[in-house]
Amino acid sequence: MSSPDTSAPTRRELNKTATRAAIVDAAFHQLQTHGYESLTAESVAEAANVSRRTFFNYFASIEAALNEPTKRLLENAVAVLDELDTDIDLLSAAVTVVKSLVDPKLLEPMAELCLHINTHSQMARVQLEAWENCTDSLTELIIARAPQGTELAASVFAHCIVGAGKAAFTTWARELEENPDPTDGLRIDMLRTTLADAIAQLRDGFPSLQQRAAHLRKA
Amino acid sequence: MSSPDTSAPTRRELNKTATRAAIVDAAFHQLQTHGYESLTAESVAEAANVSRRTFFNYFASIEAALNEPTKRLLENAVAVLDELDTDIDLLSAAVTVVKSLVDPKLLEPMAELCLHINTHSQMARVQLEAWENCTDSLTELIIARAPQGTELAASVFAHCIVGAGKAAFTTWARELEENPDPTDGLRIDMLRTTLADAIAQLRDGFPSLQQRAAHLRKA
DNA sequence: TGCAAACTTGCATGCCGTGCAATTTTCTAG
DNA sequence: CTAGAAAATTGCACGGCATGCAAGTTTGCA
Repeated sequence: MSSPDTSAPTRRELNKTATRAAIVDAAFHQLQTHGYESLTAESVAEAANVSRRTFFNYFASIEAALNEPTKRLLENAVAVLDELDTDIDLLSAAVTVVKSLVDPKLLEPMAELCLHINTHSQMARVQLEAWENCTDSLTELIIARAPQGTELAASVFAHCIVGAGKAAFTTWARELEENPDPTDGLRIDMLRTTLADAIAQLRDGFPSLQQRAAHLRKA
Repeated sequence: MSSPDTSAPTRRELNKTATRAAIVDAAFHQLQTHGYESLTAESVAEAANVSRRTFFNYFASIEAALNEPTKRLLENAVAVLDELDTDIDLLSAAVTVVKSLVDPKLLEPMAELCLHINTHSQMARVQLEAWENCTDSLTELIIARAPQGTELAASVFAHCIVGAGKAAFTTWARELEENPDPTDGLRIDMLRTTLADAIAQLRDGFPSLQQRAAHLRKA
């Protein structure tokens, strides 16, 4: 829909993206080496060779910096979905997106984050916001393609798709936590599988859970 | 499942809940009269006749205080669902919950909040956290009833149900914003209807959006 | 009635997030 | 290549947040 500036590697832009990346890297490095509690705008800025004030010119908070990869990944997903032709249904499109989506450069930090999120809800909030923005974008995308006073349906649908993604990430992260063996490559394969499974749950009407619950009436 | 202290109106408990309520009321009153920007731990505490320090003994932030009703309402919903017999399927149960659920005392502030959330993302975050906690509880509830290595399915399902609820609230709030006429009673009826519709979308496999998108291939 | 436990309060501290003005870096035109 | 414009970085200051701690004050219980 929008052509994202195919060529503009002016010096200024390069410096800005470099600085931005440096801050994010510094934040993650410190997170891994010294833990979440140690994170300070001051310390991260210093590690990124920037002043504290400049840090805040780029990010409104430490959490925002840590969630940059997540934000990018989710925005990217919606963008890819937006590019796809309108003549395939959304769930199929979602599958396509998932397959193409997963950039290790963004997933690594995302995984790292998930390990800390359970213990520090502060961090979780900004990430929740990223998922929420994703849902909003998706809702608009759906409404734009089927605009007939079906706003509620569109919103529910969007929530389900994004919810499936979130569920997949959550489950994936939990499995990783219990079983931190696998190599990076395998991790990503696991995630892809989990994401595909989650979307399949949506496509199949609804999980076997329903029937099971019904059948399960006390013997 | 858990018996929530049927009788314990000791003086201390009463005082604490009174103080807690006073803080929440003070926060909402100031929100309506002077706007979000004016909210300060200091000012809210003063309005509730408590010291600033005591405010922080009850809530970790202004946002947490403002989200108390939301939190209560969602936790209440899950609790009601938990009480229901296992031999009805979850979507039917959800409908039941929705019908019984909606306590005006909690909904009023929730509606008020929704009007401010769009303009102040700070506030949205804590509310997102409340929804997320709701999803987690629901996931555990589902897993407990159908425990067979279907954690992912359970999580997806929970996300969908809660997502439908969130979608309903969002849509409802948006409609209210465009059209702030109705009386309080009507508002709640609208919400009930919207919630029921949202859940119906889930039950009906999936919204007509899918077929529509497929049929809609460029003529 | 008196003591222990629970609750409140003030104080102090470190960090956050932002407006502002000065400084440095990058771009552009001549 | 250079001078000035535009953009980015920096330091400073300020108000507010959130929490530990060490008093005070209220409530419960024997």
